[in-house]
Amino acid sequence: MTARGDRSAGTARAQRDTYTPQTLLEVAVEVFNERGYDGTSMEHLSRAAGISKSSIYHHVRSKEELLRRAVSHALDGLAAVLDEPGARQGRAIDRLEYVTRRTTAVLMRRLPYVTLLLRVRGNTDTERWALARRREFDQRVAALLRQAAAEGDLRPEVDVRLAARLLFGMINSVAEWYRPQGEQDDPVDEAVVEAVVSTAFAGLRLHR
Amino acid sequence: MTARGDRSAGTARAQRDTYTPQTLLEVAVEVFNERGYDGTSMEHLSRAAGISKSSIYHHVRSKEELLRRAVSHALDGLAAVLDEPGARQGRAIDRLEYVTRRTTAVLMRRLPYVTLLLRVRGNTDTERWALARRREFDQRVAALLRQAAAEGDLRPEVDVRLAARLLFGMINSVAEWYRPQGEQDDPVDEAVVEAVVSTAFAGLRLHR
DNA sequence: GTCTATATTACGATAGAC
DNA sequence: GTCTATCGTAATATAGAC
Repeated sequence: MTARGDRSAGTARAQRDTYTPQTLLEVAVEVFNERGYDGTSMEHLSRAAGISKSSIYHHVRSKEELLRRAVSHALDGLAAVLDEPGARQGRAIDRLEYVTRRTTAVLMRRLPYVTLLLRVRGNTDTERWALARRREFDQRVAALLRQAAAEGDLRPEVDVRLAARLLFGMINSVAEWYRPQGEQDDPVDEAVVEAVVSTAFAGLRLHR
Repeated sequence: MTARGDRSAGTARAQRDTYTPQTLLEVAVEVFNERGYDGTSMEHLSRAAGISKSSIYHHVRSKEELLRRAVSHALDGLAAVLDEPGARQGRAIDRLEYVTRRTTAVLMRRLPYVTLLLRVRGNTDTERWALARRREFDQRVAALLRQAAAEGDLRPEVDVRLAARLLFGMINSVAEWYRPQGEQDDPVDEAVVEAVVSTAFAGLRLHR
């Protein structure tokens, strides 16, 4: 019935009486994704969190800090995929498929954070830093695709640069519509992961 | 050397001394795409156009009118594709391929307008109206995909709902990176269109 | 058609009480 | 940890001269 109760009702996470930077971030990221970062005022955040504007500043130093924390969380999840054994061993085409599969899963597990990351434009230092880190990730995946071509596992007519962009486009577009079903422990829908992988690799992989 | 000259230099369209709503829109849409609509102030627009803030209001009634004109132009282009003969005759799978091809081409011809449309969030009436019109387009294409499945032209393992989303994701992602080459008459790159079509339909079409 | 000047409101952030 | 009150700035838009 209280404003705080209203917040908890929406997220089924009512144990906490007060906010931490982390729990406040969860609320903020949701609002950022609904309204866009620039379209969200501290007043919007305060209403969504059920506390006053000035109380938000007790937990974080600025609106931009919320953005930085959010995109960091997304980028850390994506970067970790490239350090997993499946991304480092075997033929490049198989590593690429592994990375596609795991990237899609990370996108689902950290959906609001990755969604926000994908919409960053570059207006502030924080946003430009996020874009640079994201480009780094993209380039490491593009390198995998180039190597797969060199190893002769790609269809010969595939333009590698173009294919990399379409692959990312397809994976990232999942953030536009994917919503986890019910209250599962793991929000990853394997059927969606399989659809992404099979759709993308039907056009890439050379079957010999 | 003047501010007006600076504008013209960027767009190779220097015949006009003053702005019309249309030419002002071209400038505005560019800035909207760089900074995001909410991240763009009338001050930003005035600097980009080389005229004062208040002069902008001589041509358009508000910032939101610029947005409405822009997304309208994008939506009109997309909607027209569905009325073309190639989208209305033949097997559904072929009509779907035609629509994919033509939608990608429209995206390239009206790139900044479609880019802006794809980023609209729904904060204002104008934005919600644009989202509704866009959903209408999406649903008509999704219906084509359903019909292609009913006609037995899709791979049996394809989830139609999912496939529609991945198809749109791939097409729309072209707006994220595509930049026309040089100063051609027609900014459509057929190689990119072919790559989109062949990548998407390799995972969709059943070859019998 | 463009300008300067300004009205009015909304924004991010801080001060200081409880 | 949260609040009310407020500061300073930047936002959209208008008034009226040229």
